[in-house]
Amino acid sequence: MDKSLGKGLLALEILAESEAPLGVTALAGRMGITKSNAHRLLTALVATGYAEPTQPRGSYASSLKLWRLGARIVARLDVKSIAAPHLARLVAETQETANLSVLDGPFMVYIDRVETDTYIRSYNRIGDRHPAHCTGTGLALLAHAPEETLAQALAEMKPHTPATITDPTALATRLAQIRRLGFATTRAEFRPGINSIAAPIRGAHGRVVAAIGLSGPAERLKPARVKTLAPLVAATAEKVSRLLGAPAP
Amino acid sequence: MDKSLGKGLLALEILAESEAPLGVTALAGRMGITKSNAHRLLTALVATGYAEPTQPRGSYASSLKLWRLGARIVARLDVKSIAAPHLARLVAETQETANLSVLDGPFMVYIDRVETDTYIRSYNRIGDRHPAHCTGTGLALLAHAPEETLAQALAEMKPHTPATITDPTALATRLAQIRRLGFATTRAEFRPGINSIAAPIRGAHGRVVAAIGLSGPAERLKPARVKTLAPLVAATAEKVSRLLGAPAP
DNA sequence: CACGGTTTTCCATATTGTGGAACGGAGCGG
DNA sequence: CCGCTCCGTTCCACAATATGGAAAACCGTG
Repeated sequence: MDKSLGKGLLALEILAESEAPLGVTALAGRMGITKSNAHRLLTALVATGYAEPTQPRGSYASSLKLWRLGARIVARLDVKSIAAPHLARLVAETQETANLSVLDGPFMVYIDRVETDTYIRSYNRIGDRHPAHCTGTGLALLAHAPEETLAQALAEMKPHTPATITDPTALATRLAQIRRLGFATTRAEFRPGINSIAAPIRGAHGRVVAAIGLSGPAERLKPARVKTLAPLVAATAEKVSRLLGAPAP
Repeated sequence: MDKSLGKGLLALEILAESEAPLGVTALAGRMGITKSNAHRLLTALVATGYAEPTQPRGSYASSLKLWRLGARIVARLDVKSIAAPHLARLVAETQETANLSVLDGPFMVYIDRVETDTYIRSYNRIGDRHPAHCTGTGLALLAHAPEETLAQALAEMKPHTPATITDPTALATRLAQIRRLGFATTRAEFRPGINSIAAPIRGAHGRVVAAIGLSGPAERLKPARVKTLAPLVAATAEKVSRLLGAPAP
C-alpha cells in the first residue's frame, strides 16, 4: 500500500537526520533503491517544499518546512509554553538542567529543556527520545500511564547502565512508590554519573500529560540535596498543573 | 510525478495543522479526494509512524514523529542553543518579549522565543512564518541577505498595517540605514500597536545567520526607550555572534 | 430495530511509479 | 588536451501500484 509515500517519507527522514546535504547516489545507496527512483523522490520533495537543492546544485537538504509543521503539533500541547517560565525559574534556583517531557508510547520525548550555562553541554537534545523506564521524567510519566502503555514499556526494558531497573515487579513497586511520594528520582540508571528528580504534570482533566525534571552530575546531586530539591520539583509541577486547569490533588 | 507522495505529505500537513483529530471523510473533503483514497493514505501514515489512530478509533491525529524529525533539523542550526541564555537575559533586563528568527526565503521564521510573564500571551508562536519586510528581525536579516532573496522579498511586499513599507526604493534605503546602524526598528508595521528592535547575528564565516529581536506594545516601547534599548539588543546580537565564532565587526 | 452517519474492504482498471540504459557535466590524471 | 570515472539528470516501455466506485461492516441514536 502506497509504496512511494513510504519511500518518500523515508527519504525525508534520512535527509533530516543527515548532518550534511545528500546527493542522489548517496540517498539511493542508503535506501537501497535505484538512482532514478531517488532522484524522482527528491524532485517531488523539492516541489512540495520539504527539501531544497543546495548551491552549487547536485545535493539536497531538508528545509524548515518539516520543523514548522512539527512546531504546530507541539504548540497544541500548550504545556510547553505554560511550563517554560517555571522551567527557567527552576534552573535559576538550582543551577541544574531542567527538562520537560511527554510520553510517546513506552518512550519519553524531551519537548523543552533549559540548561545551566555553567555546565558542560549535555548530550540530550530537544526531540530526543529515550526509554521511559530508566529516566526520571519517564518514570514519573509511567507511574500514571494507562495499563497498555505500561505493558509496552515492560517489553522495552533493556539495561542502559548497571543501575537500570530490569525486573518487572521491581518496576511495579517503584512506580507505586512514585505515585505515593509524588515524584521520581533516579541514580545513574540511564547515563552513568547522572542523577535526576522528576514530577508529573496533570492537565485539565486531572490526567498526567507531561513531566518536569531536573538532572545533573552525581557529585552535585547527592542524596541529601536530592531530598531537599524534590519538594521544589514537585511543587513546580503542581504549580504548572494548576495553570493547566488541573483539579487540586 | 509521485502523485501519492504529494498527497500523503499534504494529508500530513492538514493533520498537523488541524486542532482536533480528523476522520477519513473530513480529510477527504479538505483534500478533494475520495474517501477510499484518504483512508489508504492514512493507513500508510500510520504504518510509517507519522499518524496515530485515536481511541475510540475512527479518527486520526499526527504523532510526535514529525516534530522529532524537525527538531533534528533545527538542532543543526545551533544558533538556537547558544543564543537561548542571552534571549533570557534580554527578557529579564527589559521585561519585553524576545525572539530569535532565521530567514526562510523571503520570510522570517521564529525559531525561539522568550515571553515576559507579565504580558498578555502573544499571537506569534515558535515556527510561525511572516514576511521579512515588515518585521524587525525580518528587516535585520533582509539587510544582509543575498541579492536573490531580496528580489523574492520585493515580490512579497504586501501591506499588513497602514505603516507597512511597500515602496521598493524606500525599502532599499531603509536596509542601507539598518546596515549602517547595526540594528533595525519597526513601528506598527506588522501588527498594529506593536513596535520592535532587532539586530543580526553573524555566524563563523561572518555571514548573517539569524536575528535577535525585542518586541512589545507601543505604550511601553516609545521612541525614547527604543533609543536606549537598541544598543542593548545590538550588543546581545554581537555577543552571540562572537560565541558562534564570528570575526570582529 | 432500523436508520443515517461513519470507517473499512474489495476489485477491475489504467494511471503512475519503476529501473535500466543512455545522456551531459564536472573533476582528475595521464 | 584527451580520456577516464563518477556524479546528477533525462527518457522510455513495462508492470506494479494507486485509484474510485460500490458494497460491506460498524457505531451511535432516535
